[in-house]
Amino acid sequence: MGDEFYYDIDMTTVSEGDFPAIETEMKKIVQARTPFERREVSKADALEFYKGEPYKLEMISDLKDGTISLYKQGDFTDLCRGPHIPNTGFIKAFKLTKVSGAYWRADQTKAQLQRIYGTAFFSKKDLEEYLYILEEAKKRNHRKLGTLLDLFSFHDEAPGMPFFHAKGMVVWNLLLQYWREEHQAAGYVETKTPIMLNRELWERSGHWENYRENMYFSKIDDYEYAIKPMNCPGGMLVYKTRPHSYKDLPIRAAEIGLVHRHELSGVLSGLFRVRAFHQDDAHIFMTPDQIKDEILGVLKLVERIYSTFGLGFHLELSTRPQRSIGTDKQWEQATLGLKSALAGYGKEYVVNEGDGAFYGPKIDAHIRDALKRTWQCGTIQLDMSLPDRFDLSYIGADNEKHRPIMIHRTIYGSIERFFGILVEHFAGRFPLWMAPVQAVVLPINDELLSYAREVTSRLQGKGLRCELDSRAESLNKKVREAQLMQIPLILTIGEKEKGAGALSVRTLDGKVNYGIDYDRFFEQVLDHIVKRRLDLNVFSN
RNA sequence: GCCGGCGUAGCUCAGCAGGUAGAGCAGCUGAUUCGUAAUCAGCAGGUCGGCGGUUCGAGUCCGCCUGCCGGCUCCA
Repeated sequence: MGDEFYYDIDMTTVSEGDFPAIETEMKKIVQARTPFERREVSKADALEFYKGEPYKLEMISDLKDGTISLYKQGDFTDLCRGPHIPNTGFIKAFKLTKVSGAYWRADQTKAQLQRIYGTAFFSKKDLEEYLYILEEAKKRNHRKLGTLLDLFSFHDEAPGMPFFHAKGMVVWNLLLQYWREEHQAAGYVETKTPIMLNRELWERSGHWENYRENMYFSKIDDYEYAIKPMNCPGGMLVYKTRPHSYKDLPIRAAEIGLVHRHELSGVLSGLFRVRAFHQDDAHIFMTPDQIKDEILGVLKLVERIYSTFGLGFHLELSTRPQRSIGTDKQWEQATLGLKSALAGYGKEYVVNEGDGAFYGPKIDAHIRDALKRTWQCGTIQLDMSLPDRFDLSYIGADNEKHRPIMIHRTIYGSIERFFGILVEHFAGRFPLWMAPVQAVVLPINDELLSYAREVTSRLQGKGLRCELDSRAESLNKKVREAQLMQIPLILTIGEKEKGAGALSVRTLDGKVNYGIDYDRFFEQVLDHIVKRRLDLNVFSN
């Protein structure tokens, strides 16, 4: 798995305090240059060899008949497909990294084993490089930067539910503003549905049966309500408020919906995994022959939006899970629809059998973050069940009632998660267009305060998010703090600037651009913002 | 939910083997008026996550709860 390895052992608990002792022992094994000897045996022989070892026996009996490979190294023989390095001396650098519990065969009902993680390389340099990246990733951690930059916070009073601060909301609103621009251009309309809906609705949608353990409930006037974990049932009700003609389709109805899901306490993780979040949802209602084009349209929108942030992604197709609603035929048709759209898009994708939602197969877009983890953000889920359950219809050219096809889709996925990914992706250094504070004005001394005030309001008048640092601190200190707060345009105001009617602009790459007149400043800055450019030095050309 | 680790001032962290809390930064006040990453001085700031227990005495030991972190599982 990537750069790391792990080994599960059924034993009393291990902690990181035990690592030095284990590593010393590992060092001995490496120094001994013990060879690995591969041996192929029959399944029966393997079962005989490992009698008394229940875990190995279970693994072996699940393997196909035929030869099974064993690797012997000293007095230890392990079951492994291989290949292995010739001897233990080939390991030039290694380190144990973490320890955790892991269920046997990832099954909660089975025994919990001790899983020890480590990493190993053919050279010390490679190991150091790997550890350096881990270190860098720690610095970019969105939880730390969120506190430092005053973007958001978490409180014991609402575990897993983020509080966005004033500066965080600036970024939030810009993300949505951009999103609305793109969606309007792509032919979407926007809707909004309530957070609480009654139990009957969730029974009708199938969530009561399939998703109840993740939902929050409330009782009002003797009626049971659920706080929505998904937006779709509400969207169904909106669709049903009036008859639809085939001429109206496709209807692309977006909704920034606030959903709540009771996730297990142990899985919460900053903005990446929360219990309350906003989805940039949309439900597209269409005729069967529009499936391919509509999905292709979403894929193109995904690509367009991610590229604005300089983010890469890959696609995964997930098929029917064990627990699901709908008929075999519906699933087949739905899965085929997604596959043909993917083929039309032409980009390679991964297939996850049995990983779909309970109401339909899906295509997920995964972004790669600064910690090298991939995060599912965008998702396109074809749903041939809900339209049935809610008896959706449209009138076709034949003047008959037909069932529309529906997809659910997101692009940011969870706005909270996407926000967190962006914080790490940019290391807190947002591009000019989305920076909470775009410019700060630093007067060199108090004599220049009133002029600096004028400059500040002049910039604000042009729509720039600009602040004045009027504190009686040294210029050095104010520059330092502006840099640390990742403010993209740092403007110092001294006699020179006042006299020449020009600006000295320091950008976040540390470069200072002297003598920029106001016309040029506004022209280049506003152009940079409008184009949502990603580069730091606004005046580079 | 499960396994492991944590929880000391707004932030980052000290606090040795139980004797009753400390630093830097931030904040406030005053002085300084400075040309591109920390001017100086003073002041203030903590029921040491919560509850209970052991003890003459608990931030330090034990138990439970809670939250966070890393995994398992799950997932937007």
